[in-house]
Amino acid sequence: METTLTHRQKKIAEELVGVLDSKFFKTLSEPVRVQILKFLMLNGRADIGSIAENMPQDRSVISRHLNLMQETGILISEKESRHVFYSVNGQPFLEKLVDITEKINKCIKECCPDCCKQ
Amino acid sequence: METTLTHRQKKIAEELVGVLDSKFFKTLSEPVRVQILKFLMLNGRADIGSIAENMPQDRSVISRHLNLMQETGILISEKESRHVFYSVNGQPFLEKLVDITEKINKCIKECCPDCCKQ
DNA sequence: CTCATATGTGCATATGGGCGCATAAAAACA
DNA sequence: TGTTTTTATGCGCCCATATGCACATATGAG
Repeated sequence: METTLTHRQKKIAEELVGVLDSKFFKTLSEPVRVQILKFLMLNGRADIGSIAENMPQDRSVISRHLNLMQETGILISEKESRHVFYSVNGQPFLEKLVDITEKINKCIKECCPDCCKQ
Repeated sequence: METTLTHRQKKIAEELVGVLDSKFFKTLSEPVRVQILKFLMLNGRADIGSIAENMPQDRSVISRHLNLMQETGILISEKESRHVFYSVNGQPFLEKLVDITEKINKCIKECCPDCCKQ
């Protein structure tokens, strides 16, 4: 134990932990929400009613899932008269994943290069 | 609704759903497990006792977290006499994230290009 | 104003999972 | 064989969250 860690390594690991925020992963860990994501990817912008029609769950349940996904930044919501339309927040969503991937890569390469040697 | 979807688009969306497996995200959505990941990134291979010493949780709790992370493919476990050593399964872990990122990208570009136009 | 439509919210319930204690199991050692 | 060390597991507790119902709210139509 007590291997000497440089400030740089500690900083990189901290950055990784910072980007690995629980809420983002928790949002994607629910199968229903993945199905909603798939639906919006294929059908584009849609309101809550239309989305709920294609899911076995109650409208209110879908409404809550959509709200959560919007809070996480995966979806965008736009209110128009009585309807609330949701759509995939494409670019930011993608950038978030790229960021995570890059930080994991950096951390593996600079903190524990042995990780890849098996 | 009922926009005409090509077989190609449906296939791409299916592939996305396939790679977006809940267990992987659920594993990363627990702060304790992220801390374990950080520890192993910084300190390299370690046995359960050593890891648990650096966490507030009980040894048994850490043991279960480690087992789960190994099942998900994020860690590797190697039994040596009485000890069980864990280490980050670097390359596969990284590849999994790259795969997810690429499939999200592909899906956005080919299924709902409008997603990025806001 | 009244009604229909779309969504939000409070509540009860069920399930899942994190947690730690106590104990079992496995393996090295005397 | 008995003891110590390290890990695994059964159990109960507790909290978070997914779910659906009932109802409240909001907005447009007649």
